[in-house]
Amino acid sequence: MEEITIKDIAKICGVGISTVSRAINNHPDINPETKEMIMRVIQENNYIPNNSARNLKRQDAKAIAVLVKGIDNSFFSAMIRVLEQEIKEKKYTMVLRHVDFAEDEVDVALKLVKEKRLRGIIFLGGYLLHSEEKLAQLHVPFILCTIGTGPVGYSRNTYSSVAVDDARESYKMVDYLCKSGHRDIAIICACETDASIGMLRLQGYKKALQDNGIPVKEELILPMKPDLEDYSLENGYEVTKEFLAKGTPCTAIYAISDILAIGAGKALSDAGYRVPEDISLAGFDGVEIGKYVIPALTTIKQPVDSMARETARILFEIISGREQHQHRIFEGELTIRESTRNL
Amino acid sequence: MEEITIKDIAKICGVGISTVSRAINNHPDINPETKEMIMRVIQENNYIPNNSARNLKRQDAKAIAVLVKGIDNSFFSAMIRVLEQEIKEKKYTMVLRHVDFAEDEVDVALKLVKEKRLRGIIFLGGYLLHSEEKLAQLHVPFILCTIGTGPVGYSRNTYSSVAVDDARESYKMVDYLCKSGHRDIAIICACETDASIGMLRLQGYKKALQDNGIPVKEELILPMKPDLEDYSLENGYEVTKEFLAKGTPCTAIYAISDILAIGAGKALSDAGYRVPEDISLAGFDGVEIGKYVIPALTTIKQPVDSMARETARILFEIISGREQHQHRIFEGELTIRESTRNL
DNA sequence: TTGTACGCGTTATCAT
DNA sequence: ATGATAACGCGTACAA
Repeated sequence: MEEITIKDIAKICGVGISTVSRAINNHPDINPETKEMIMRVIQENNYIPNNSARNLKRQDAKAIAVLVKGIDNSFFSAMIRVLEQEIKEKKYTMVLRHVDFAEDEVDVALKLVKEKRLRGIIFLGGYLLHSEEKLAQLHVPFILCTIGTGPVGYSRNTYSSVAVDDARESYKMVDYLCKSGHRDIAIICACETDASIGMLRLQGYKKALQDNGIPVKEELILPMKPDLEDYSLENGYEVTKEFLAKGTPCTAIYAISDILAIGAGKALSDAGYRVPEDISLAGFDGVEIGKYVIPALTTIKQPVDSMARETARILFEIISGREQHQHRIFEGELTIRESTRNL
Repeated sequence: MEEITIKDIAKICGVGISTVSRAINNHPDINPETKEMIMRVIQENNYIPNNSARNLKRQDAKAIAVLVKGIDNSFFSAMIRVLEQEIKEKKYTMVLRHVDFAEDEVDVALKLVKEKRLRGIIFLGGYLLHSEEKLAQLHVPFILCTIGTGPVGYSRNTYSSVAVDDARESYKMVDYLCKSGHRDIAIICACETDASIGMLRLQGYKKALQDNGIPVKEELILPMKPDLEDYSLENGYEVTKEFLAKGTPCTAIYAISDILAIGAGKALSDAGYRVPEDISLAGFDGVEIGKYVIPALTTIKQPVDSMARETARILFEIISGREQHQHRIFEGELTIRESTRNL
């Protein structure tokens, strides 16, 4: 079965190809009647323009790509929704693309820039530790949203970013726990090789302890298990279970993501600990489900809506040439719910 | 900044375009040395083939599209992972595409078929109530995975499907609750206009009650609030809160999705009810987090792994022409955890 | 207002 | 083994 093309439509309508093209693309120079007729024929014949051909030919696709690292990163759903809305409002198309944990997001972006005619890229999550050279091949403005670039630090005027200050927010949480009287605070964090938000949040933890005159104890630093999926419920559960088995004294557990914290909470419950009576529990991110678990999870809430909106705004400003690359830090909100208590 | 093309590479290498193409696409008829040289030049110049041009020209893209309805449908993450693996194994490319709640998945599929050269389509979730005519335009085999086609019933040899028997599984759960001594079982379900899995699960509920000699009470049928997002935590919470305020007697609440159930659990807790001592709580789907909430959620576990594997298998069998379209029903597993009890 | 013809970057066909 | 060249389906400059 042959696919129907713009040629066929032109033939059926008895007009030239370009007239059909004009009808499709809302060009001004076309007789309204002709246009209507053409559109009707298109409907009747279920003609759909071939996107590959369009992208190939077009200069100006008005498309923004959003690359999300990790398929089940529920933290980003709200963000994507907002981005989509903002992008649509500007009459742009959003190309949403998941990047597998194993894939290289910059490679994916590189391909996508060629394939579609992207005007901008939004990277959501992940780490993005890449050579500047590679990034420079991205001849399109891009912005990192909620991404730890780690200690690399590219020339800060080659890209924009929007994020919370992970170290500072983490500090907030740990400081709050300290001020609540906790001294033995375990942290479920990324493994040592992690050079991203995981590391930053760990730094905040250490600094807060020090500032509160509490020595950092290695036995309270619990890296995720590398054989399990990062930031997963299971990982939080297993790490905590193993930790509890050791009997190390501790009155609070702080996990660097809400999902880890929920996993940890289950391990606590299974081991007979009550939260927060026996052990306080805190997370990070402010995902929706944190409000619904029992007890409701104390966390650092990232202002996802504002962050998404600002991400879109900055990107469009840069595309329009009105603004330079910039780096926006948002303030997280220490959200105290039921899973932590004063000692 | 001009993008580098296959022509440039050919020029640099001093060979013809077709030779470069051969090198890229692993064609047999090429001198290994030439190939190696070309590949090196490609590397050095960071050349990336334009996918749009490829798709336009190519006959044979060996691509399978997976269309997921709903951005935050966490139920599918595991499934997608398996699908990706299976598809890769067959040397095919997986094109993952999220379909917004507002979008029409068949329209998206239609476009995608034109754009890429798809060999097959997997629809994940959603409802898919479409005219056969429209579906017929999809000149590519497709398979519905975990989709309620509702009462429409297309000619069953135009597509394949993989799912659990939603009515039967729902029956299982409610029957279990009845046998546990519950007589006043509330159900959080889809609104009446829903013609999909929501309706099927409601049917199973009613039938189970009847078979157990329990009259169906309208006041125990709690449809999701249409102004809130379907199947969301918030929806489960609000529906339950409103229901509890009425004081209708009830010893068990069964929500047709785990996420709804978790929302309901919070409303119960907030209203001072203990689960399962005061009210039992059950869900449906078997998502991972159900194991980690407290108390762990009794549910119907869908065998996502097997279902995904079978979906891929069937699709490839059809593509290869070895098998006809077929409809596979999987058995769900009644998974009794801590949120339900014997009266 | 409309139609013709060219080119986008690639793969496939057919020579060589 | 390699190179020239014709498509693929569409948008657009240019001519009418």
